[in-house]
Order: sequence, then C-alpha cells, then structure tokens
Amino acid sequence: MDIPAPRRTRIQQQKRELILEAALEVFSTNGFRGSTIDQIAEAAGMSKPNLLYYFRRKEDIHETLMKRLLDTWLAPLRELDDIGDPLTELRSYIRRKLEMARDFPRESRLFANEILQGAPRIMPMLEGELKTLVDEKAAVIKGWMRAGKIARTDPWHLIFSIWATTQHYADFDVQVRAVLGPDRGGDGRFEDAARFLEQLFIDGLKPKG
Amino acid sequence: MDIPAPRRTRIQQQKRELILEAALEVFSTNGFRGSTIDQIAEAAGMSKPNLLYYFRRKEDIHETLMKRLLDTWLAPLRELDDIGDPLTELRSYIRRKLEMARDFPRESRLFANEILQGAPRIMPMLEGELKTLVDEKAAVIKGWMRAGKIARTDPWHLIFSIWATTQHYADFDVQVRAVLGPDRGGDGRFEDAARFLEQLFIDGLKPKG
DNA sequence: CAAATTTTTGACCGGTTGGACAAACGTTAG
DNA sequence: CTAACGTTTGTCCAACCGGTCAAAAATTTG
Repeated sequence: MDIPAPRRTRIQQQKRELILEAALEVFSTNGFRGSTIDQIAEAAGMSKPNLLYYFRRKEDIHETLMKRLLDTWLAPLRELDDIGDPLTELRSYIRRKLEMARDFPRESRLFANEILQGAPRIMPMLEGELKTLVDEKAAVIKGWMRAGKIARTDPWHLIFSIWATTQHYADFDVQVRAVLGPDRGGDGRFEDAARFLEQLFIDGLKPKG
Repeated sequence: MDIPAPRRTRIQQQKRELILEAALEVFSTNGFRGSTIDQIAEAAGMSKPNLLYYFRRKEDIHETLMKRLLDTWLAPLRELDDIGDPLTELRSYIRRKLEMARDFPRESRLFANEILQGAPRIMPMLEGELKTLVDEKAAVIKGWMRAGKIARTDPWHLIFSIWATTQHYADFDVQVRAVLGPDRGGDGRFEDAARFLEQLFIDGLKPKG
C-alpha cells in the first residue's frame, strides 16, 4: 500500500474508495488474473498511472478488498446468538445470508473466485478467524440440540449447507436465471428462494415430536 | 479444432486425451484467462507448439472440455425417474451428486468457474438443454407432490439447493477442510456430508402427517 | 532401403500487461 | 507571486502470452 493510513487526506480516501468500487466490479466478474489494471482504471474513470499512484500494485487492491470483505461477510454469522429462540435465530440468519446474496452479489463472487482457486491469499484467515467463529457457533447450535430445541444433526455441515444454498443465488445467478426463464427468473426469485429455504431448513429442523 | 474427428489415429486420440487431462487440471484451478498454454503444455509433458499441433487455439481445448463435461455433469439428473419410490429416487440423486463432487472435483470447479464469470461460453446450453431438462424433472417432482408422496415445495429451488449443497464440497473444498480442521476434515467428510444431506432433504421432504 | 507423412521443436512475432518514471499540472500556504 | 506539495498523465520497458512457421526428427508406407 502507498500512503500510510493515518496520513490520508479526504481526497485520497475518496479516490481509494472509487478504485475499490471499480475493482470489485472487475475482479468479481473476471477473477484476479483475468482482470487488468487498465480495466479497473477505466471503470474508475482515471488513467492507469493515476490508479497506481493510490495503489502501488494490483495485488494491493485485491488484498484491501478482501480484508474489508471478510468482516462484512461473516457479520451475519457473528450475530447468530445464544439468546432468543433457536429456530427464530436460524431463520433470521438464513434470511440475512440470502439478503447479502441479493444485495452484494459481487462480494459473494469475489469470495467464491478466491476459494475456487484454492484460497491462495486468504488461507490463514480460513484456518484461523473463520474456523474459530464457526466452531464457536457450532457449539451454540449443539447446545440447542442437546436442549431438544432443534433436531440433532451435524452443526458444521448445517452451516455449510446454509452458506451453499444462499450464496448459490449470487454465485450461480446466471444459471438460476437461465433455468427459471424470463417469467420466474425476475426479481421475485429471491422471495421464492426465501420461502423455499425457510421450509427446507426450519421445518426440517423442528424437533421430532 | 484441428484434425477432423473421423480421421484421428490412435496416437492423436491419446495425445489429445493427455492434453485435455492436463487442461482440466490447469483450467479448474486458474480459470480460463488465468491459465496459459505453456502451463497446460508443461502439465501434459510437451512443448507449446506441439500442443498447438493438436488444438489450434486455447479456446478449442476449453470448448472440447466443456462439451464433454456437460453430458456427464447432467447424467445424475437425467436418471431421476418417475418410476420407483420418490424419496428413494431423490435420495439416490443426492448421493450420486455428492459422489460426483467427491470423485470429479476438478470438473465441478471448471463448471463453477464458467458460471461465476457469467457463463460466456455456455449460455445457450443453459437456456436450452439445461432448462428443458430441469423443467422436465421439476414436472416429475410436482407430480409426486400432487400425489402426496413428498411435501409440497418449489421443485426448481429444490433442485438448486441439491446442486448447491453437493457441489459446495467440490467448489469450496479448501474452505470446508480449513473449517473442519485436520481431524474432521479428512476423508470422512463426505460420509458426514452424505448423512447430513440425507437427513436435511429426505426427512425434511417426508409428507406431512 | 528410400520416399512420404506425421510429429516435434526452436525461433520468432505482434499484442498485452504490470509497473516505473519524470515531467506537467493543480492547489495551497507564505 | 512563488515555493512547496499533492495529483495526473504520456511515455517507456521488460516480461509474458497466444499463436505462426519453417525446419528437424521420427514414424509410416511402399
């Protein structure tokens, strides 16, 4: 990175944001290697050397984007809380996750791209921060199961399946729209998905009578 | 493509297979633009011009790979049949899909890469062949619902969720292994996933008493 | 064996890419 | 006004990349 964080002027902050926004667009649709600095510069409305004045290397942009992304990306899971009704908690976790797929598909795709290619730049984060958080929440879910509040299953795979099903609507969006066709593939598809996922997970997780 | 298919010698077939195998490895981990002909050639143990003797352009390799992939990829869904017990049919569909994620993760990632980047090369196939097949199978599932054999839901989103959850174990494999850790992330993870998915989908789809 | 054919390779080319650099431009403060 | 500082740009470069080509090497055919 270029200018040390504390000494950034308002203009510098602004331009850096502009670049990051443009880079998100470009990286998320072309992957890291598939994106060029020129593309990002053009999307940000500036020349390549100008962009390189704010971020010395292409990788710096990607790294900054990635760091920032991970926090927001894990926020919904962080909010999953022990207090409150378990099924309600899970329901709103699923809803929040699906809303993120709807409202931040580029972020989802950026993340998917990185994982698909073996997570070369964020492996430590997965084994550290992410694993810790998931283990913690899995313990919470396990507690609910022991208390008979929800059916017994593997909490880790439950979390994976929530990730998979919700992010699918961002990462595989073109496929979803192609299969649903013009009529059902419109804006309503997220509400249909929400209804379906609620039924699948919540009804499926109700404790066995 | 180079030599017309009917006039290929045994050696040509063999070399082409070698190249396709190497290309699958490289494309699935780096994406199309992220992969170079040199990488593929090295992985196939030959020089770049030699590779280009068998496939004139980089795109031809990708196209051949993609065409071949789609058939095998959709085979499990094609097998989903109206005859036989609905829950058993769905259970074995899910199992076959998960087995494909386990045994052909590179194929899954190649496909995921393509879709993630907007499916520029296979869009017609998605809107045509794939949509037709899914619509057909959705009708079958709907029939089961009308007959009271399984609970009522959206058949399209049901299929999406099966795709998402099973392919997740191939596409996001590094993340799954990182989160499960060294002990649970070993070879047993697919059996755990199979048990979990069976419970989620099959128990969740039993008709409401 | 020799001629014909197929396969392999080294050298090369034009275009692209990430990045460096110095000069020009703009802005602010004394 | 002008010196200092921050910003922008045109130009350039070395590395890389997809692809060509002619000639060498290997193989097949007669």
